[in-house]
Amino acid sequence: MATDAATTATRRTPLSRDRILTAAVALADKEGIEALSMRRIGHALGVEAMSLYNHVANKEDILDGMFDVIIGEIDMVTAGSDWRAIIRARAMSAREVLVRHPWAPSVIQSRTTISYAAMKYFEATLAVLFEAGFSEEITHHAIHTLGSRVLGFTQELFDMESAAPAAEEEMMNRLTPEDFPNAVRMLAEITHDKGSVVGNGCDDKVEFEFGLDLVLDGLDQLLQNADA
Amino acid sequence: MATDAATTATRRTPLSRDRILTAAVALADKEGIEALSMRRIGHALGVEAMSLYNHVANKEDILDGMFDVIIGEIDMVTAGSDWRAIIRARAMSAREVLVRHPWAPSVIQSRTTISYAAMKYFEATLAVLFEAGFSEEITHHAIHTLGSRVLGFTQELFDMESAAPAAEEEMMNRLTPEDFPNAVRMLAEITHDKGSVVGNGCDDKVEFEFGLDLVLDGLDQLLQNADA
DNA sequence: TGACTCTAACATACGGGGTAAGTACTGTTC
DNA sequence: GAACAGTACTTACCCCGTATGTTAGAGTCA
Repeated sequence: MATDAATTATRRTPLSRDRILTAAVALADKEGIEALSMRRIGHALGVEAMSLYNHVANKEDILDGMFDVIIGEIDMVTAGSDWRAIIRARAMSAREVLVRHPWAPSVIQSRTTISYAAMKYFEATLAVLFEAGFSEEITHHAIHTLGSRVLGFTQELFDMESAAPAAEEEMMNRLTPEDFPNAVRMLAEITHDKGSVVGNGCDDKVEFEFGLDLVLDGLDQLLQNADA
Repeated sequence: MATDAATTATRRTPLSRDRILTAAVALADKEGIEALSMRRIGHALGVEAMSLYNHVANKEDILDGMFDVIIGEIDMVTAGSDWRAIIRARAMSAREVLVRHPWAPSVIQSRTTISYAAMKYFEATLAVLFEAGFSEEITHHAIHTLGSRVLGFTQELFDMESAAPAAEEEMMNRLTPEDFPNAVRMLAEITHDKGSVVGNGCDDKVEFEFGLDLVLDGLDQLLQNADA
């Protein structure tokens, strides 16, 4: 019967690799990567954990897929006259994606293979640099530096904001002028002229841009010298 | 009896927080961070897992302690006339430590608090920058950029070497000139003039220095401009 | 309609993880 | 010897990933 088919169809939305990855990303975003388990992904989809194995090989496969989802969210800007603007825009977009998905760096680092999507991203960045006239050698250095800049920016040794509120409070108490004169001096300046930013944190975007521009300036210099 | 006491003493070397941390670091170095479990640390010390809880609060506490061990291994160079040489030497030392302990970045990222040791490291770096004459604002930017440079360098989006040999083989097969002309062009250059390096990888140290010098050059420029 | 097959979900179970709670042993002090 | 404090061991709980086996429904063909 038509009604039977309809009810059956609505009752069980077919599972798929895509639905699983979407659910996994959403779960990691909301609850953190350590909360990501096969059982919980299944639960989010109204399904037992083992049912997932009909569409993905294992948990590693899910993590691989999540990486690809991330890559796909990066805006691969191509418009623009100069390489600097393009690379900068792409890096800023990549940063935004990583901000949206704070679990991404640790997942990326744990991958042992590079997916096709990631290789394409890599290729697209190389294309811009070669087009700009960089040598093979400098391009190679640049791709390493840019890659680690983008991936490393969230992972700062001295990131106060990522701490839990209670822990942050405790840290601030230990930050006495006797023990940490320079830290106190710096923090005083920051909290002073950044009234707009919530908390006493730093504006991540500004910090990222600062380092990125330092790198881009340096690369530009190398390009000029080579041309001369 | 004297003999009894002696045998007893040799039979059980007293456990301690330090011994646990040392064993944990050694285990993570040898078997990877994912192999680090309370049971395995205990096993390495000839002790049951639960015995560890007499000296550490929990596994998180062990990870915190491992971070401190890492920090302690960084050579905090102070000698030298200019800030650039000092900062550079410290960064290079930090890099070496992270190379020795590949699990460190992921552990660092997972910490929610900053230990006293880490804060002291932070403070010592700030001291050099302020001494050099950097403003509060630039010092702030610099510490972010340098921190993320050091921590981020291992985590490159395009790291071929970290892949398993089989996976690397598979990747190379997919790297056809049609699909990846620029990647092929770059890799040809690298494998060509780096005969000394094992495999077809890049010299990590050289790459790190390249990015680091780019950053240091940029900071130096800012310092010159401010003085003028 | 009934049998047969294919598929995708469910159910069970195993070994291993962190750790709470209870137990036993050892050395020290009176 | 008795009481005490440490420190290590034992047991047990719940969560993890996943190998293996079972079942329910859909599609096909006689």
